[in-house]
Amino acid sequence: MDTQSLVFAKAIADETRQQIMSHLCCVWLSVTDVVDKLDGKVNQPTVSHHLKVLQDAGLVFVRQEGRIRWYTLNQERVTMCCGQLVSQFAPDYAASIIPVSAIEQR
Amino acid sequence: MDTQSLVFAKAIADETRQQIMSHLCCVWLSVTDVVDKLDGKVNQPTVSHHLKVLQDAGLVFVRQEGRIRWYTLNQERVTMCCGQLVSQFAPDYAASIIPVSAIEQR
DNA sequence: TTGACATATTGACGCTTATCGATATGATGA
DNA sequence: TCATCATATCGATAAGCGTCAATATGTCAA
Repeated sequence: MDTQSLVFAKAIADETRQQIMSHLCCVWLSVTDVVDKLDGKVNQPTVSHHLKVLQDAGLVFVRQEGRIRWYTLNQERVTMCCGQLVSQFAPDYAASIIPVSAIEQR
Repeated sequence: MDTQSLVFAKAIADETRQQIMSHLCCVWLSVTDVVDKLDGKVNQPTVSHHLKVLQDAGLVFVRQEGRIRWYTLNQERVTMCCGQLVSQFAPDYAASIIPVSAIEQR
């Protein structure tokens, strides 16, 4: 069976991780930044752990700069994984959400 | 925060549940049918448990007929939840996967 | 009504995982 | 080199969850 949809699902199946994803959407943040954004909900080792899970799932980009490690959300990956989920579990609807680009080529 | 995406993610974040979803895609099956399809992987109470999780997440339709309870996958719900995920976590891509119907109305 | 079938529920068990404190690793500036 | 900052890793703990055997509930046919 396809393990990709499972890895994706497990990665996003946690509230803290979804909050981290929200904060990493469209911006680059350091680990400390993320900890601050979560405002005391969890501490630094926990954030590092979640970032590793997200990284293993290919859901974040990482960029090292000096002693700071910058993270941002991989929106394309999210889109692809969701597209795969629809293909697998909503084939009757898959055709209706194909990319605009593919339509405008008609 | 939005709890909808979390319920959906948790519901699909299990291999057995994803297999059940695959088997329930486009067809109506009884609990016994699903147990048979899984071919000994898990037994009946476990299947009932998973079906309840899927039902609580709104991911299956249920239809009672005599002593048989028929289940099928709610593909529209899958599509909506995936759309919500993209809106939340891939806003830069959300515009490029809007429904064809919305495009053809231009 | 009774027995058989279909499904749900319960309680227990074990595994996974989220979390933390403590510590290690790594990089920078003085 | 040394102190400091940023992040990762480790070990322990607790909570969540998937699974099963046993049993309960519900439905139908005889």
